[in-house]
Amino acid sequence: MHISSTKNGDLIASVKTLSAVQTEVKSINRIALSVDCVIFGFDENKLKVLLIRSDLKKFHEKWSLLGDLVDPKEELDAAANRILKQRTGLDDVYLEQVRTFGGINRHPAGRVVTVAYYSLINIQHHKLKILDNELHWHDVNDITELAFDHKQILDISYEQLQRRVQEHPLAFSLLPKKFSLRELQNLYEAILDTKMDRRNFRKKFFAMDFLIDLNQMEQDVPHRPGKLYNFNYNKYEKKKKKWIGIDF
Amino acid sequence: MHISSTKNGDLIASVKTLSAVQTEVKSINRIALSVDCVIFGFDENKLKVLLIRSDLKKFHEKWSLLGDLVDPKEELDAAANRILKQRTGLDDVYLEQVRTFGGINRHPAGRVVTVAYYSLINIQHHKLKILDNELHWHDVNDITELAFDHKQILDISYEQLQRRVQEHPLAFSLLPKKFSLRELQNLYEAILDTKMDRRNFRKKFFAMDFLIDLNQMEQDVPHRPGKLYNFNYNKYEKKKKKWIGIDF
DNA sequence: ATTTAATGTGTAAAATAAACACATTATTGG
DNA sequence: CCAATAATGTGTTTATTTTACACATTAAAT
Repeated sequence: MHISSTKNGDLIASVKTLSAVQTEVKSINRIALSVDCVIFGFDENKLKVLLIRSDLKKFHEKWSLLGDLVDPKEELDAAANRILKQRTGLDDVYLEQVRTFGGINRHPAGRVVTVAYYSLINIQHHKLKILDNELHWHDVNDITELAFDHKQILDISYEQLQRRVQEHPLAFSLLPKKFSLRELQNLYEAILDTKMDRRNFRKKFFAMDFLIDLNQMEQDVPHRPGKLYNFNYNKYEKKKKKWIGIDF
Repeated sequence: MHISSTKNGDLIASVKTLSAVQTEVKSINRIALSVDCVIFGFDENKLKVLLIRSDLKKFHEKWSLLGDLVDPKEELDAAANRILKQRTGLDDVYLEQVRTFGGINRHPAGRVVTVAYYSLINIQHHKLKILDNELHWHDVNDITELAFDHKQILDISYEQLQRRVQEHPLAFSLLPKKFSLRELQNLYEAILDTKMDRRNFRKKFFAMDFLIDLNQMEQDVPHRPGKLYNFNYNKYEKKKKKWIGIDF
């Protein structure tokens, strides 16, 4: 016995049927599912995204996100991690689902629904992996178009990154383990596309308690070197605000 | 010619193949896709969610979200809207994707990846539709378990609602067109599960410019009636903050 | 030794959030 | 009709957070 979705029929029936019997979904109702990864990096004080060249004729010379089909026996997160591992060689990577894009004609190969993830990696840590010139780190703010609906996916992922980075200490994944406050500020300025006051920025981060002063200095900088810090995630605890601000 | 995903193989190959040729994805790589709707309502000063009784043996007596399979020719948003229309009779409803849940064993019928949506509706507007006692409005805070992974979906949707409601004026969808400030505050207190100061709350909302004083009073209340207001979405414009707050 | 280009630091003003109390109004019940 | 009740409606003060702003210090380069 098979289960079918009833697009215009009675929902109760189909829900009950789907729930009621432990059986397979009809093949005709299945859809190709892919994962696309928006891999952010940070280099030369710019926020970058890792893209692969599309050689599809229709998208000639366009770049696209890194994606692959999800295996029916594979977790979604596992699929995203697999792509990251294959692409960057990195295993322990900040990874977060953005949302799912399901436009009917978004992919020329037919109906392919894709789950977007973004991840934050330190470019230095896998620099050697990109020998392939099909892959390239692009400045996020220079990208005007991509293959398929990937520009839209990038835009929404970038917006989500900007929001999340202000609420959670994720951005540190983009930096080397030891970093100066200037590097940290450059990172935030790149992500949020804004300039900040240095004194206020430092005040803010010192007030939080998870920057560890390493008592080391930057090396090989052509000016007075800054102190180096470490990020200690263990010290981070989400604040609980008394007043729930309503702000729109 | 078909395209296959190569779970452990070379990603470049599979991506290129998927991009390169306009052809169908192999049937074996397709996955059942469903949409589950977390339909929020507001009644008796409580935040409610609309649930359907699951009659699956394994989930005997458990409640579940309203969902259905996505038709391969159907947009994701369209599928969610279809469920809402069938369930509540309402067409113009606030609807937002939450995220996708793809656990391998989340559904007893096999691999079913589900895209969660939440929506906000005014319970009064479709009260007559729920004659079916398979459907019931539950207090969100009373729910301890649901069928499948629906409790997790509910929790994450609820968290997203709480976040969004503080940044965008969505909550008005849950109220009648005319409402008093007390009703508005009760709503926010229910959603955010907190108590607020009445004077500060009023100050906050009057400072924004989209509450229209209707010069009407509440009727049939057993106390001094409050003024009635209207929400004017047109007057809402997202503020642009100078300083990008980093707050975690 | 001088120049250069950055780091490092404190304070005051402005804006926002939070705490707080009393008079007013319509309804209800005696 | 009058008193009691239960809500609405309103302003000010304090605390906290955000913002703006300037000068001395340090190491490297010349």
